[in-house]
Amino acid sequence: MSATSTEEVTNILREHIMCGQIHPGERLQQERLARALGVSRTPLRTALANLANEGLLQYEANRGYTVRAFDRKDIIDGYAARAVLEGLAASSVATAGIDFSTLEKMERWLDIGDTALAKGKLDPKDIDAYRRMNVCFHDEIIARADNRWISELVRQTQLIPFASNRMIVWQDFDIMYRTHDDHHRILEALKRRDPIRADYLMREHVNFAGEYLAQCIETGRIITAPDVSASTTELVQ
Amino acid sequence: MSATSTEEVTNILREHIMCGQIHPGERLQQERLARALGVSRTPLRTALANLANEGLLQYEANRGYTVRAFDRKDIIDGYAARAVLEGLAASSVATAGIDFSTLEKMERWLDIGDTALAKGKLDPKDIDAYRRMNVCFHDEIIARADNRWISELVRQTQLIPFASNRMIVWQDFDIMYRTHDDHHRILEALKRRDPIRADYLMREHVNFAGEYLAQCIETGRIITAPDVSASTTELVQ
DNA sequence: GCTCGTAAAATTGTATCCAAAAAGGGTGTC
DNA sequence: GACACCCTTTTTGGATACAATTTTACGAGC
Repeated sequence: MSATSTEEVTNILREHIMCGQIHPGERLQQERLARALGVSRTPLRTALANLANEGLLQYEANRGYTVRAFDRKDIIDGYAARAVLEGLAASSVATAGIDFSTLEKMERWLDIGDTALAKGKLDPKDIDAYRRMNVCFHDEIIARADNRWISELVRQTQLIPFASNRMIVWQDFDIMYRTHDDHHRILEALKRRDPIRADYLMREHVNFAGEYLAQCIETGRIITAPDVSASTTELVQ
Repeated sequence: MSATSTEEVTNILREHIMCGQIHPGERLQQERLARALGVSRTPLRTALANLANEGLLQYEANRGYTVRAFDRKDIIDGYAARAVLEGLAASSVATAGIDFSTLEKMERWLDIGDTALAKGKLDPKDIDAYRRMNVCFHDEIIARADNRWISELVRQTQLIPFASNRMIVWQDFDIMYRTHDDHHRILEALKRRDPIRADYLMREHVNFAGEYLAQCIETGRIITAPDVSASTTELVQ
C-alpha cells in the first residue's frame, strides 16, 4: 500500500501513543519528531492535527502538541458514553432483526470463547483469540446497526491508551466467564428481536468492562495484546 | 482575539459549510480557496484536515477535499446517537443532583419560552431568543454531566449543515409548545433526581427533534438563524 | 536574594518552492 | 466514429525558507 506520508505518520504515532510509548503529558517537538520519522515537518504537522482531533493529543496555539493524559474518570466516562452508544446499536440490530448467515457467524465466534472457557483456566493463546473475537463481536453489532455516527463515536471512545478492548487482555477467568455469558445473552436478545433487553444487556456489559478496567489500571494489572505493541520503533530517546 | 490563521480559516470554513454556502459534494480547490481567504495553502490545508476530521469534509488522498453530503438517514441517525448521549447526560445530572443556583438559572431560561408561548403565536424575535435559550438549556445539562466524552461526541453530532439546534428555528407553534413542555418535564426530573425519567424524556425530546427536522428538510421548510448565516463573505464564485 | 525586564535561543506558524499524482486534451489507431 | 495512448496542464503532497511567538537566560534594579 502506497499511502501518503501523512497517513503513515498518523498511524505510526497513533500506535505509539496508544501503546504508551510516548508518555502522557509529553510534549511533541516537531523538528525532532520529524527527523526521527524521516519526514519533514509538513506531513508531521498534519498528522499531529489529525491526532489532536481524534483526542489523543492536546493542542495549544503557538505552544504545540502534548500527549493527552487520561485518568480513571476519563476511562469510566468514556465507557459510559460507549455503553449507551453500543446499547443503541444492539437495540437497533434487535429491532431490525439479524439475518441467518450473520447469526451463524456470530455463534461460531461465541464457540471460540466457549471452548476456551471449557478448559476451566486461561490459556495465553486462547486469551488472544478471545480478545480478537470480542472485538469482532462488538464491531459486527455496531456495523449491523448501520449508523455511521455510532461507528465513528464508538471508535473515538476507544482511543484511550491502554483502555481499548482492542488492546486489553482479560486475565481473570471469572471476569471472562461473566463477560462471555453477556455475549450469549446479547446474541439471544438479538435473535429474539428484543431491543430493550439487547440495550440494557449491552450497556451493562460495556459499563462493567469499564469499571473492571479502571480497577485493573489502579492496581497495575494491565497487559496489552502482543501484536499491537510490537513492530514499533523507538521515537524518543 | 489574535488566533492563528489556521484557527480563523477553520472557523470561517466551518460556518460556511454549516450554513450551506459551500454546497455538498463541492470540491475545495486549495489554491483558489487560499486566495479567497487571503492566506497561503499551508494554514488552509490544516484547516481542511481539521474539518475532515470533524466529519464535515471528505478526504481522498491525492484528490483533495469535498463537502460531505448528508441525507435524511444521516440526520435521523445523528439525532439517535445524540439522543442516547444527552439522555445519559440528563440521567447523570439527575443522579448527582443539581445545585440551587443552576436550577434557578435554568428555570429563568424556561420562563423565556413560557412568555413567548403565552402569546399564542410565534413572534420572530421571540423565536430567536427561544433558539438561543434551547441551546443553553441543552449545553448546561451536558456541561453538568461532567463527562468530556459526552460534550465532545454530542458536539460532533451537531456538525451537520442545517441540522444543528444552533441553527434551526422552530416555526411551528405546536411543535415549540410540545418541545418546551419537554424542557419543563426534564428539569422537573432533574430536580426530583429521577435519572430514569430524565433519561427517557431527554431521549424522546432529542429523537422527536430529529424526526421533525428530517420532515422539515424533506418539505423544504428550513429556516436558519439570522445571526449564524450573516457576517460571512462569499468564497465561491 | 528575589523580581522584573529585556534580549537571545528555541519552537511553532506561515509562505513559498519543488515533486508527484491526477485530470484534461489531443492525436493516432482500429 | 470510438477507444486507447501519450503529453500537457492542473492540483495536491511534501520540503524548505522565513516570520512570529514563546521560552529561556542573563543582568539590572530593588
